[in-house]
Order: sequence, then structure tokens, then C-alpha cells
Amino acid sequence: MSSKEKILRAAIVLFAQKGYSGLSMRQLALAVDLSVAAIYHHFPDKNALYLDAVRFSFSDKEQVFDQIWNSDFTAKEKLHSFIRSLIDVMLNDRDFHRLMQREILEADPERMQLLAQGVFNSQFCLLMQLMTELAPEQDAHLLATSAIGLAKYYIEYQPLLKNLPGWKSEHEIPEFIATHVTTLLLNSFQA
Amino acid sequence: MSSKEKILRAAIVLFAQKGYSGLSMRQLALAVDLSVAAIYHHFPDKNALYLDAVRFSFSDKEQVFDQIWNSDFTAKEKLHSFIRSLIDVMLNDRDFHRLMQREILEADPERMQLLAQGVFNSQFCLLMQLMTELAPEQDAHLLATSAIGLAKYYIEYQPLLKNLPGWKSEHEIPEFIATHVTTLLLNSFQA
DNA sequence: GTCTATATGGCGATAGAC
DNA sequence: GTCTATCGCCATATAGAC
Repeated sequence: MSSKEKILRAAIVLFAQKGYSGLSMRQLALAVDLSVAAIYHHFPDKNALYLDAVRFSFSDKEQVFDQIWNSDFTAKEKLHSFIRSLIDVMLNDRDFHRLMQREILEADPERMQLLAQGVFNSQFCLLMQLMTELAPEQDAHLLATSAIGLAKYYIEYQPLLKNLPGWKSEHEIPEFIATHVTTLLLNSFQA
Repeated sequence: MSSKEKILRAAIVLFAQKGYSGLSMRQLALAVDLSVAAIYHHFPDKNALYLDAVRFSFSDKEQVFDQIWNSDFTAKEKLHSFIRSLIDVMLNDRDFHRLMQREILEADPERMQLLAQGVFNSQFCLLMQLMTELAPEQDAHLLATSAIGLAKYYIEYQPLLKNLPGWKSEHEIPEFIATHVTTLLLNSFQA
């Protein structure tokens, strides 16, 4: 692996953990066993390195979902699989997820546009299409958003929810959450 | 207003904007027109100041919701009002909301317990009670969580959702979101 | 491409006068 | 309770040798 790629991979993990201003170039250099100057050879400054790292971590998420859209599942099965995969991606790639959370927190309009169009657009369209199939007379954007929002909340807020009354250990099992979210949405369509 | 309170109020705004390591004591001192040393007279160190600021911003949110629980609304009306108020609090007190987001991002187990028990417990119990009333045979914790998750997602992800296909201007109107979330949940109960 | 050495400045925190 | 002055450290970034 090239030094540049090694730097990027470490930067993803460390920026996700510590945030932009929380990670120093010294710490990053230590983590990749290079000098600070060597890093500055590959990237013009800290900000450019950060943006490159974000882009790099976003680059390989699509194929997981494309399998679902290309399958011969029924619409309901596709919804369940999509939500299940979304949960799995969020749980398995915590660094990607935390970087996303940080981006949302900053909410920089320019970067939001970049994220929406460069990363999420195609998957979101496919999800909206599925929602239209399942509930033709409802607002597809609202429903797609609701599906993602429900799944995301259970993952992001799990550390907090564990400390609130009524929590059960099954609430952290991906398949259980996926089934709950899917059922909630499908029930709502029937009414 | 005392210097201590002035410092705390400014700290809430600035920590919400810049995060813990993004805000320096010098910047905070400049904002409140005091010297750095004066701040250290009121707080032992930066971390203690941060925790005090978080606690301070959490202290006055309960009464908004207690009005609802004490009203003579029907259960369905209470659900709608709760979600509507949740949205309003998040939109009107951006600093509180951003501090919350940062806390969730850090996900420090000890602080999650503090937040859950010291801040959210009583409101969450009342919401679960309402859910039990509306859908007695379902998991109240899951439903309460779903309600909060749906509302939160629409607010937090609005800057991103605006850039995705199918977005309409009505999607940012609080009453519209509240109605959508309430309807989704109530429909799901009926099925 | 990577190093050592260093410039320059901001950081958290403290000492001591008023 | 607030100030000025300062300590010691670590930050980003650069210069120049190899």
C-alpha cells in the first residue's frame, strides 16, 4: 500500500474518532509511522487531507445495495433487505458512519450538496422508486426519508437508549431492528 | 447577569458551533470581554467548564412538554403535540440541539447515563405511557424511540435532504413534519 | 519520498498585583 | 473578581539535507 493510501486510511479512522481540530498532524504521523513533513509532501494542508479522506471513505459503499436492487426479491423483501443492509453498513463501518455524523453536524451547504449528489443520489432514487411501488399514492421522498431515519436513529442513539427504561437486549440485534422498521412502514401503508 | 452565567451562556453557543477542542479559552474570553484568567477564577479547567455548560443548557426544557401531559387532549392529540413541540425545541434552540448531537457523537458511556437519567428519563417515560395507551400490545420503548427518531431525522438531515430528489418546500414546515410522523405511527397501529 | 531541524504562533494554565 | 505577564507545551507548516 502506498504511503498516501496508508495516510488516508488512518486519517479516516482518526478524524472519525477525534474530529477535525481534535486530530493533530503529529498524532496522524505517529499512527502511520511517518514524519509530519512526509505527510505534507502528499497533501498541501490539513484541510485538503481531511476532504480527501472523507471522499475516500465514501467511495465503496454503493455495491452493497445494488445487489438488492438487482435481485428478484418482492418489493417488501427489498425494503427489508435495504434497511438491514443500511444497519449493517452503519454498524460495520463505524468510521464511515461517524464521519457522516460529523458532516451532518457541520451542515455546510456546499458539502451537503456534494454529499447528496456525489454519494447518496442514486441509492435514494432507487429507494423512492421502491416506496412508490409499495405505496403509490403517498409522498415517496417522505417515506424513503422515514425508512432511513428510523434505521439511523436506532443505531446512533443506542448508547443513550440503553440507559432509558423499557430497553431490551434484542433492541440491538440488527435483524430485530430491521424487522421492526419494515413492519412499522408496511403497516402504515395498509391503513 | 453574573460573569459566571455570562461565560456559561457564551460557552453553550461557542461549544455548539466549534466543539470542545475547536474552541479555545482565548476565544471564549474575547467573546465575554474578560481575560482568560478571569474565566479560570470561575471554573477549575476547560473540561469542567464544558460539562457545566452542557448541564446549564439542558436545564430548562422540561416544562414545554409537561404542559402537554397535563392537558385534556386525547391520546392522539398528545402524540401530535409532543412531536410538534420536539420539532420546535430542536429548531428554536439550535445550540441545545447541536450540543446534543455532539454528545451523541462522542457516545461516552458515562455521559450517556448522565444524560439519560438526569435529563430525558421522565419525558421518555411519559411518552412510553402514551404509546402503551395508543397501542397496548406493542413494544412501548420501540414506539417511543421511533417517534423521536422520525422527528429528529427530519430536522437534522434537512440540509442534506434538500439536495435530494423529491424534496418539497413543505417538508421543512414543522406542522407538516409533525403531521406526517403522527400519521405514520397511528396508521401503523391500526394495521 | 522521507528525514531532521526549526520557525512561528496559539494553546491551557498559573503567578502575583490590584 | 479581574487584570497583566508569562511559563511550557504542542500546534501547523517549512527549509534543506539525503
